[in-house]
Amino acid sequence: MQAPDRLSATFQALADPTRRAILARLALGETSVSELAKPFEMSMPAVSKHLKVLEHAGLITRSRDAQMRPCKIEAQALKQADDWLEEYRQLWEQRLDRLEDYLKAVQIQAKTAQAGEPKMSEPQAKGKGRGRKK
Amino acid sequence: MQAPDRLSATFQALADPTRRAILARLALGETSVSELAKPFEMSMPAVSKHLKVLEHAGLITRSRDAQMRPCKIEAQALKQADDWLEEYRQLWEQRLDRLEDYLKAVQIQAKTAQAGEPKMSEPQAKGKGRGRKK
DNA sequence: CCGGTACTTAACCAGAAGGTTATTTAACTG
DNA sequence: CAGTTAAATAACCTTCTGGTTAAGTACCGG
Repeated sequence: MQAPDRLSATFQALADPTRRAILARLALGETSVSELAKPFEMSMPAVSKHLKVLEHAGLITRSRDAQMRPCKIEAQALKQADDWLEEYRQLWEQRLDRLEDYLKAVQIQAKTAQAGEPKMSEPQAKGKGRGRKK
Repeated sequence: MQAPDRLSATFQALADPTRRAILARLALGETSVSELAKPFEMSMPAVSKHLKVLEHAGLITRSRDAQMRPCKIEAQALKQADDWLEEYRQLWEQRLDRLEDYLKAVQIQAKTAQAGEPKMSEPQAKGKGRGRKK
């Protein structure tokens, strides 16, 4: 039930719809386990296990209030996942940018060069995708 | 070997260090399977399986070049993961912002009010963490 | 068309994940 | 102290993962 490293543990935790739903609920505020369990057709122990996974990944913390064990989201834990993605951001934005450029160019051509076929290159953004960020 | 939804499949794929390393390599450019396998103490079939997971999540595509099967990263697939995280971004930035404010305030106090204890509130950012983005 | 190169697929295995029910634990309530 | 509520733990089951080795497939080069 445990992953080798933190980042893996985080992504692992996020790889389950139930756990993402739990986080979505917790984004609205701290709440009890039974409250969290309500939306799911699932036994309490199952939810309890999901919470353990989330806790292990540092995505939630638990305190105590009478016999309740309120859960709180720890969103900072998501930051490292975000940081990892950050490295690839321009890789996916690149293509969109080129698509944008292409669409703009097509619009311009449609207005200006009304005679003659457009000689635009495809919006594929091919070319061996070299060059990362950092 | 398949997840219920795309987002789960993506996070699942990212939850393995080997697969993240493969993506990191592919960010530098398209390459063959055996090239990808080299850094790992792992048989080819094992790498092949990892590639299948990545492909299933839409994170890579494969073409053919003679007997080689070059892999290409499809970074757009990461965008949905990023979009999901986006919802929580301000939840983790919030705290950092408050910490920043606190640190700034402390600096100002250190310069101006040289007599008298600082009456700043703690940088905890408590208060039942209500209020999401969208 | 034979042999090598670059893989993929098949069959298998140990261990983790995700669920269940039954049993404990912990804290309040009368 | 007995009972109730909230949750965790234990024991168990099934399916998925991540690895293995061995056998197949696809393409090239002579």
